[in-house]
Amino acid sequence: MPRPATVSPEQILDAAALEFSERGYAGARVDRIARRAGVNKAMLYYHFGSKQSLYRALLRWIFSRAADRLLPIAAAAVPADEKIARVISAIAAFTAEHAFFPAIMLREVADGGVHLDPDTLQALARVPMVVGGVVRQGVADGTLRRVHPMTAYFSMLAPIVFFLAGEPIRKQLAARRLANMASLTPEVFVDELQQTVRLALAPSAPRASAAGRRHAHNRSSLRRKRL
Amino acid sequence: MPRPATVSPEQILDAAALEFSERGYAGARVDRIARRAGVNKAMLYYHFGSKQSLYRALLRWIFSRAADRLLPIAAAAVPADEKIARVISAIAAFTAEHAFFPAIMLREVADGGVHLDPDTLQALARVPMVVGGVVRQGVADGTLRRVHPMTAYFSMLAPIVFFLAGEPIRKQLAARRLANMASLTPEVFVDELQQTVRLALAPSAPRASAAGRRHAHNRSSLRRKRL
DNA sequence: GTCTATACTTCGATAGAC
DNA sequence: GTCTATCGAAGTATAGAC
Repeated sequence: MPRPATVSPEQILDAAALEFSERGYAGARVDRIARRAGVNKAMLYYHFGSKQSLYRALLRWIFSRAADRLLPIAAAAVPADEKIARVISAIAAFTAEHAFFPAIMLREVADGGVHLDPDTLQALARVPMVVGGVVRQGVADGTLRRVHPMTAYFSMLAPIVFFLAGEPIRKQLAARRLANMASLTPEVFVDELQQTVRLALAPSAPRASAAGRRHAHNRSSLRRKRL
Repeated sequence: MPRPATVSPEQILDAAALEFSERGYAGARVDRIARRAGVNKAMLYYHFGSKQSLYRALLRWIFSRAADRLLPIAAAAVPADEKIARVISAIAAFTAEHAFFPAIMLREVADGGVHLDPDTLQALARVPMVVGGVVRQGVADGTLRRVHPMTAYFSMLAPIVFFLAGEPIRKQLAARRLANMASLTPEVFVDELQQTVRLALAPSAPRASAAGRRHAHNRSSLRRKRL
């Protein structure tokens, strides 16, 4: 019983990605998704049941793909700081292919996960899990300084996602001459962010040849309770 | 002709802040805002004219207050890296007083500014302006390494906003046992982020006594075209 | 300034023919 | 599997009495 190779479901997901990323869950219109997908609204309901199911299917799909993209980076035989640079590049590359990804992520955080069922939540959690694992390993083998893995996660992921999602508003600011960040292209930003994060997470002692020192001690005393 | 000192407009703004931050512009319901404010829906329209005007008034109000909070930090007579640590603290403190702020910010970035008129856009632009000024000054006097001011802006603001806005979803993740970040309280996070950003933006040469060195040169050669 | 009642529109979802 | 037509709920906004 081969899969009914008509043309709809993937096209619907693509259209839904655009619509949901541009307008959010509440602002998205089922009619518009159907029209953008070139299918009938009833067709959409036939395949996905409801607006909510469609949204969840989209989130599972996009976050699973994102996490899958990061897995080989986490598994590579390179130091943690190099993995982190690659994660940043990978998010940027992933966004170049799926431009709607950053806005979806911002919106889901802002929505507090109210539309998510357990399966979707789990798919969504894989991204911080993978990145956190990279950091934890780097901290353990002394390649990175001691930080909470989730601090490192937010320090690298939030800027790149925020920046990429912010392109439309930067254009508005430029059009109104309220700011001009045209020189800050995604390429430049990725490059600077990689260096920024590398410096931020480097062990505090000068610069060993990436070999294992046990702990990186902080200069500033009264921090660090536990991770 | 004294201002009609009835009780409504501020209460409406407060209620609107909650509703818009929780649901976004499209998801917010005028009826709910009115009910939360304890006023009639017609009263709301009497004071603000439309859902859109109310939303814009809210954004102008909250972003102006945020920028006003940062101004004295930018003007203080302390090194740029200390100002940056204070900016991070200030955003966290501001959010403690106005819990809806981070979600509003995320949503507005994701929405690409589609609901904004020029005045509101200008109010919104003041926050990156002030922070960018701090960084530019720090780069100029050698207190910070050479980065694009907006790279620094995103590196400090995106993580704190993202983290603070993400509290609801972290609770969901914890409830489903998909992650437990309970040890990462806002206090710990702010502390770690301050140190992270300080390291990320410190001049690359060892550590002068905060006095003026002209330029901080990067180790890595082929970066840095212009800022 | 404040409230009730309601006009007008849009949206998610389905019925039912093919 | 696909389409047209439409229902019923919910939403923004206003009219008009007080």
